[in-house]
Amino acid sequence: MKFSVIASDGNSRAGIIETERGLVLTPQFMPVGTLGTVKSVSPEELGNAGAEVMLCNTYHLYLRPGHETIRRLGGVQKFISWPGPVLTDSGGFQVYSLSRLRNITPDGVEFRSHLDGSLHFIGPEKAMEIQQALGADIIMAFDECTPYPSTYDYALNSLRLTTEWAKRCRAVHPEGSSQALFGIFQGSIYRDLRLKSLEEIVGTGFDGYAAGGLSVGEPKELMYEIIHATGPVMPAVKPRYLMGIGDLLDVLEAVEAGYDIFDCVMPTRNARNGTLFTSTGRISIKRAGFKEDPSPLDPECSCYTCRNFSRAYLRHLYLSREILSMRLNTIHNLSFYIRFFRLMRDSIIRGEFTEFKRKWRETLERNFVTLHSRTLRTS
RNA sequence: GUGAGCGUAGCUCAAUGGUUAGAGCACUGGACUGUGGCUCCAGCGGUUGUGGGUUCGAGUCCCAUCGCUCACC
Repeated sequence: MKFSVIASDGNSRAGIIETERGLVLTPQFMPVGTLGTVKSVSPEELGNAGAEVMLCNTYHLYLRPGHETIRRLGGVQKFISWPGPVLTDSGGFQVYSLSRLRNITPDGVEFRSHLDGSLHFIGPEKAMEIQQALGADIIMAFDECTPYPSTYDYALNSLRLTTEWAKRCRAVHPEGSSQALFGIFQGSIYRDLRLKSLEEIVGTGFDGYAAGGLSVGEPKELMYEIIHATGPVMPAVKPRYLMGIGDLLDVLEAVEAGYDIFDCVMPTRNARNGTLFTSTGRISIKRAGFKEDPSPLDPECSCYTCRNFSRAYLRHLYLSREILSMRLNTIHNLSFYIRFFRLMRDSIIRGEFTEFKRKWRETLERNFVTLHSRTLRTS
């Protein structure tokens, strides 16, 4: 993997990640394909939506079908038939968010599967072994996702553990591997702990750096404070990854601070739950106001969904719980997200990111439906 | 035709004769940030089939009537 910054505007930057399986233009959004699939869409549809890199989940693929199985089948990219690069997270977050009865020790985490309750253990070495077997282009160090709220002392101990684990990951996955390894820093909402953690992780030496443990329930102002405190001081020559974000308002802040890549379930999960993103704001497709609305979801969007279907039909599919609802909604939301990122990248290259951010903040904070129904009333 | 049972929210059903008749689903609105297609929050919705009667008080007891279901002719 190779990374280069081609333009910057303030702290924000436009770059290129070169992998053996293709280029990733940054800033970039990575759709989340937890179990080796972005729910409801095919790899072809994912590519058509503009996706350049896909995220898969170590924890889930380890539990089912098993990392050794995927290795024997030629690696995760071949297994899922996705031609582009793949990033796997380490499993640290899922151990934190999904499994019951987790027991954290200096060696790793003992936990029970959310599928069948069976007992498992993942530590840094195991996390590397699993991710090496999966064979993703970019893999992540095993961290402890510090919960929110955490006391200062807990966060301090947690980041020490994450540093220790990061070193052990690096030790069993040396520099120069065909799989890039990114380090994750923690530190909760404490600015000094964040900087300390970042320094220790950078000191260990990775191919990219990621902020973990954000958007776990803390107020946005605190998250923004951490984003702005860390982004500009992360190594400029390496990709900067903000894990699990997100909300496009949060993305604007993070790109302003110099972050490059993002992943989030928001566009895909919200698509399945009927919340859609458009060039004029968020809408809930289940609203009764769309019952007989023949217009496309987003007139400014050229995705398959917007080219072919009306809001009325999308609402009908959603209320009927049809499979196609999730598929069309997911295609649209991903297309919208990825186009948003491309436009954002263009604005950085042109030196107009500030204007881009100002304009989109207004749009994203706007309530589409309120405006829409007001229009209908006056017409 | 005879007998029995049942009529309560859009649907399926609760509610010793005793506060303002409730629940699930549906419907309406909202939430969702390194994913369990889940889940959660809030709201709308009633002349208790109809008409009488008993009672301090009736969804509940009595009479009539209408409707539905089942059984038997």
